[in-house]
Amino acid sequence: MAKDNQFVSQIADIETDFPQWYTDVVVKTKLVDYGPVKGTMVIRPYGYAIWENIQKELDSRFKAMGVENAYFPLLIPMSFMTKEAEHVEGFAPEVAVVTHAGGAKLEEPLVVRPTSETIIGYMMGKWVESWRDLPLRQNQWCNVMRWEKTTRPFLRTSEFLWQEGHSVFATGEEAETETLNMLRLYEEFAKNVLCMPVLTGRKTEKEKFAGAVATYGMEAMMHDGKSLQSGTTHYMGQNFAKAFGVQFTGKDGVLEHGYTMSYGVSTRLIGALIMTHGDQRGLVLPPPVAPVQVVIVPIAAKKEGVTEACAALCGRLQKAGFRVKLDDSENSPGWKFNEWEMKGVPIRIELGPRDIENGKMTVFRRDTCEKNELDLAAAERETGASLAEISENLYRKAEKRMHERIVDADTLDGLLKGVDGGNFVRAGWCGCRACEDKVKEFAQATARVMDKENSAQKCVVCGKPSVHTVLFARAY
RNA sequence: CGAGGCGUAGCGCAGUUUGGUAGCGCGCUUGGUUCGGGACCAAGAGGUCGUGGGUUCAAAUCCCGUCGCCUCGACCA
Repeated sequence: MAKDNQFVSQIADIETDFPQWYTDVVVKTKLVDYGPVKGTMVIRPYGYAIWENIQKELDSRFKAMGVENAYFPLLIPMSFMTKEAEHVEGFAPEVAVVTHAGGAKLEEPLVVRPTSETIIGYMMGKWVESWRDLPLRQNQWCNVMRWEKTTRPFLRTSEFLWQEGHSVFATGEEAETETLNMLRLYEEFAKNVLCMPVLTGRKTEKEKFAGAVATYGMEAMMHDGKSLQSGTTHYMGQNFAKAFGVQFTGKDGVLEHGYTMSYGVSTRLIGALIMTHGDQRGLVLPPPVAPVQVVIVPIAAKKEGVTEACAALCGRLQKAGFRVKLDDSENSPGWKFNEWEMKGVPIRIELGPRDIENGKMTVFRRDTCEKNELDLAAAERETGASLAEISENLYRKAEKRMHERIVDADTLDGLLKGVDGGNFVRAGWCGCRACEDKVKEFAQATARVMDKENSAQKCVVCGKPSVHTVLFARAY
């Protein structure tokens, strides 16, 4: 136990020093390392493997909805950015601009994309002519750059990886429907793949995407009760279509602007699942995205038959479709236990002479940190069942916590007390910007999403009749 | 961008107050004994002290600049 404490002390305390815990965990588990340029990170193989699993799951969902992948250029002419007034105002402070190339100053500066609405709008303007060309649904997996003031691995970096989907429809209703459908897709993905409960809803005017008519967000509650925006979908109306001439001739022969929408999730999702599921020992990775789902640790490997039995089990489980690693390194078993627990591997199987003799395997579950002896002969079935149980348990635990920590308030003091206690606070809002600002000033909390229905009576700030019921929280 | 902290071996740190041979723990290499919760013995390798300038006989140490990281605020996927 003394040794265990020593190990644990390598990671900051999750309850009292959560930000440091996060930094310790992402670096020590080799998910990321810092890049040489401010705000950049290297996503290392263990972290990138998680991203690849996220990509694979999301990509198949997009394709099932009729979305095609494409790739648009990194560099955007500065003049594109200025075509949509709100858009340029929102993004201007955080764009990186290329002014020189080929040893000379450029005629027109080029923006390193912070998002691609403008260049995709421009291209779609060329591709859309007739109602027969619609709907047009495209997505790209790429990097974007936003020059943020302060940065943190996965949560906010100058450059990050994401997917951005962009679609054009003939009518506003279709585009709005797609905006909500994508939000639901994200929610389902968060639940079933990341085992992460989320709250979805419309964003306030203040929080919406620069240039959008309406923005919807998916917010997840982190271990410390703060919120993390984990995905957004935007309905643009005709704003970008008008700025970039996305026009089509309708069935009635009338020339009209299209209606666009966009949606995106980023590598921030990796930060989200870490801060949702992690514990004092480190990462707890959801089985669907864990790069290693099962690690096999041989015990007394030099004893007769142990190495062979481990290799055989590894082969069987791989054949059954699980992502398995056999840790046959020279480290001691205790060292391996701690290492793989810190790295969040859902299941560890210990196999030693005693197990082999009895036809058993010792199975450790990362979510409960419990060990059980199970039949070696049924390894495939037991592993599948355990992984499924872990996924379910992770979601259930996180969901329970989230719901326990959503409280109501009808005064500013109540709201402050709520967020101070690490809660999301549901409260009424009159809809005016001044009251929203007041909440931020008073409680350092922002409107995360608005409830679909307005259940509150009065505004938490001014006391006037409530127009929206809003979830307020401190956010990352 | 404001306030604070930190940059010394792969990692974590001491050394800086009071200038004088570059240190410790872990890790790494080799050999051996081990192996059911971070094993042990022995022998080794490894450092432009973030970086540029200045002061000095002499700088990790003092002075000026600069870059980066962390924390907290203001801005954001």
